[in-house]
Amino acid sequence: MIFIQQAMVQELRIPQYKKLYEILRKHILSGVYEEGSLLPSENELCAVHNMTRPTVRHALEALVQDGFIYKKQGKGSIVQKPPQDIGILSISGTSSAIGKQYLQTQILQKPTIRAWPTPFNFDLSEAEKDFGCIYMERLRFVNEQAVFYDINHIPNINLPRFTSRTFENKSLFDILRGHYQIEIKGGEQKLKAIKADDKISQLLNIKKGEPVLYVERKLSTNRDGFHIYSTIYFNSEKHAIFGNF
Amino acid sequence: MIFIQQAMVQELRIPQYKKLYEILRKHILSGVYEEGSLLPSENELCAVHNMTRPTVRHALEALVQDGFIYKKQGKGSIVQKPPQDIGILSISGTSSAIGKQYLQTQILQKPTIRAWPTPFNFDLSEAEKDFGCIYMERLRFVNEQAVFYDINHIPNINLPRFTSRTFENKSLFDILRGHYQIEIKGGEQKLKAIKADDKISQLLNIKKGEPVLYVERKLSTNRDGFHIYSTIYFNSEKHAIFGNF
DNA sequence: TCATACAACTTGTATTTACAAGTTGAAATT
DNA sequence: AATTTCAACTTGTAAATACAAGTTGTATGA
Repeated sequence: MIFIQQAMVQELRIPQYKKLYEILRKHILSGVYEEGSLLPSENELCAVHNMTRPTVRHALEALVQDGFIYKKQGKGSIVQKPPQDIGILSISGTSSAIGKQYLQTQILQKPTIRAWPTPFNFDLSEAEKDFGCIYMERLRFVNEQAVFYDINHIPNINLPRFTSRTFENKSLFDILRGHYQIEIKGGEQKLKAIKADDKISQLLNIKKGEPVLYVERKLSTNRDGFHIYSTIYFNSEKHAIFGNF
Repeated sequence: MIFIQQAMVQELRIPQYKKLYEILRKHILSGVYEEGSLLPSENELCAVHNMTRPTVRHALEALVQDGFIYKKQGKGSIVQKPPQDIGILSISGTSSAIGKQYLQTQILQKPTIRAWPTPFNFDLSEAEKDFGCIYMERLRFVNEQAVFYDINHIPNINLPRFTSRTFENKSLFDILRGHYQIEIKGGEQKLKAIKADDKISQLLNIKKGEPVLYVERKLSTNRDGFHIYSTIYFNSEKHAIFGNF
């Protein structure tokens, strides 16, 4: 009985505004609400979901914050093109448009449990230090050209079955969100332009010494003290890294 | 009399939560509230400023959004290090810390009114096309080394006396905010690593062909259809571009 | 002395109500 | 027919209130 109660409590403890946020988010991503179209008005959402306006507005504020909609006084909430990725991550082609069909991911190193590297580019929280980390490397292709090499360190805290999941066609963030309720809240990053060394030039198939975009990132999440650390090498010969903020 | 009324209305039409936001922002920036310390509790702010909690919370939400504070349930609102700049802009030294005293700005081209360049890297709104643009070039130094060359295009819409202002030691954004109530709301940017050509290598005092970080930015503001366009060349030999989001 | 319980804070969520302000299209007027 | 006015929407701001949930220091208990 206690277990059932806990489950019930956990069900009920999800705030109503969050539930509405998730519903609307899902419908925007799945195309129920098309880009540029209007969401139901706040009063309509109140009636349909049996909430009051401040609660509905709380959900809409979160959607605005995350870039799914923007609002116009007197008009309504307008659906935006879903945000590519948080911070600076998307790839934009300089010559031709990039559809998802042209994007491929190759896992160079499947997620494995390791100790944290020493030295490490970022400061780790105590909890992160105590547990090990999960390490993975990926190489991304656009039109069969390597453009994106990323090295990721994720603290191995309460991530059951993580190393045995398949990442081939799924976003790392989608897996963290879907299976572990981990959401990216923000982060910091350092960017430099460097010369490709032997390893990088080989991976990205460019000449040694060619300019490469180098990014170090630390992403913070809704889990306190749980961060995602990434190092990225980007071949910007034919593409650019694109970011909204 | 009508003029006075309009002025009064304009005074009164500033929402209360916005007024509180401005007060707290000013106090955080001026150091009245130190980094890491607690802001007065919501109820205290209610009492002091004669508002209700939802209004106070609205102001605090804006401060959280802009990175001035973060909140912790049961504890309070904690003051953060004021955000450097929006998106990706700050310079972080790789060897030594950078204080403002080591930062210098040289105006290569004082703000002048021009026509928009054709072709232009970004799409312009109708209002922007009709009016001309204000053009300016700057070179930024850290420890007397050139690291940052930026070219800016700003639509010449309702910016009286802009070209005669002094920019030497003031941020462009501070001037837009202080004199014209223009605030940066967001934006998009493209990043590449490129080789320095003759002009860039000379400006940034590096060898021709060395990698340089190249950024194209379009910032949106609280004025509808008013954007700030920048092109940036960054010498990342000894420094990195740093961004919080 | 040490651990526990609790009271008094803090922020988080939610309801209800009211009016202001921007947008839009239809009806009334010119 | 063209313009103006206005009513009926929309979102924005704000009050007053209530309870839930997390934090912290104190007082009570062993």
